[in-house]
Amino acid sequence: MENHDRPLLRRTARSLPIALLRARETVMAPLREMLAESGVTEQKWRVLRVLEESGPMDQSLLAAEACLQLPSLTRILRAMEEQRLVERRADPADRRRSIVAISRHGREIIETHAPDSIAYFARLENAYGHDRLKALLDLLEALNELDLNRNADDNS
Amino acid sequence: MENHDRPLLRRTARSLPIALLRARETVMAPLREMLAESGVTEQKWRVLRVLEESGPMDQSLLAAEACLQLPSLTRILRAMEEQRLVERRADPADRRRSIVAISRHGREIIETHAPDSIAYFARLENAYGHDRLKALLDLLEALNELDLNRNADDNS
DNA sequence: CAATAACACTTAACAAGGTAAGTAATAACC
DNA sequence: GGTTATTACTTACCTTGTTAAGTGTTATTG
Repeated sequence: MENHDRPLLRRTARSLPIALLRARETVMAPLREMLAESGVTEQKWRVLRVLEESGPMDQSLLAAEACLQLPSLTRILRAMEEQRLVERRADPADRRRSIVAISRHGREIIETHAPDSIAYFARLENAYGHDRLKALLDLLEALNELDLNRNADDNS
Repeated sequence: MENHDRPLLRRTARSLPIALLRARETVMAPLREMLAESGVTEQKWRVLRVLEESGPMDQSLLAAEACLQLPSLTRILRAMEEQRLVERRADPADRRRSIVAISRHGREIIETHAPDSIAYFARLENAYGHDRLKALLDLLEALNELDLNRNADDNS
C-alpha cells in the first residue's frame, strides 16, 4: 500500500553511493577502534600514511592525497602539531605555502599500528578473497579516474 | 630521502578505505550539487529514498537502511519534520518506537530530482561501462555481507 | 508483582565534512 | 610598477559522524 508499484529509483543495495558508504563503514569500523587507542582518528591516520608514503608536501597536495578538504586539514593539522605527530614550516620560496612533514613520533604511531593494520587487511583479504579484492581495487581506481563533473544540461 | 625504501603499508591508491572514500566523493559531488538546490542534503535524500522505497518504518530500521547512526537520524528527522518532508507518529503498540513516513512534499522532492538523478547515473554508467558497474556493485554487495568485527587478537 | 535487563530512542560533546567568505602572498596584466 | 587576478591557505558557520551517557518503555526474571 505504501509503495509505488514501480519504484522511481533503484534499490538502495544497488545504489552506488549507498553501497560505497556501507562498504567504507564495513571496512573502517574495526580500524577506527584500533586507532582510537592512540588518540588517532581515521583522518589523522590518513595524513600520517600519506606523509610517510610520499614525504613532506604542502597542504593542498596533502589534502588531495589524504582525501580531505582544506578547511578540515587546517583543523586536523593544528591538532596533530599539538600532538607532535607532524611538523610544519613555511616554504621559503613561497610564503603562502607551508610544508608539512611527519615527525619521529608520527612514524612511531605508524609503526605501532602497522602490524595490526596489516593483520586486519590480511584477514579481510582472506575472508573476501584475493582475486575479488584485486578486482574491486581495480574497479575503484578506474571509477576514481572518471570526470563526472560535467553538467547534465551542459550544451557545449 | 624522505621515504622508506620499502613502505610499511600499501600505496594509498591501493588502500581499500581510501579508494572507497575517493569513489564516494567522485560519485557524490555532482549529486550533492543537484540536491542542494532544494535544501536537501545527501543524508536527507537517503532518508527520503528509503522511505519511498520501503514505506513507513521505525527509526532503528530507517537508520540501518539509510546508513545513518541513530543520533544523526534524530537530528535529521527533526529538520525534515520542520521542512515537512516526513511525518512521525508514535507506534501505538510500542510507545518507545516512532514510525516515520514520507510526506507528499517529500515525494514531490523525489519526483523533482529523480530525472536528474537518473540522467546522472545513466551518464556515469555510460562513462564507466555497464558491465564494470554491475561487477562493482556485486563486489560491494559481497563486501558488505562480510562480518569483520572479530577482534584481531581474539583467541576463541 | 517488584526488581532488573533490554530496547528505542534522545541528548550532549567533540571531531570532521562542506560551503562560503576572508587574508596574505605571489603572478599576470597593462 | 601599480592594479588586478590567482593561489594557498584560514576562519566562520552549519550539518553530520561518532561515542558515551541519559530517559522513558517494554520485556524478563525471581
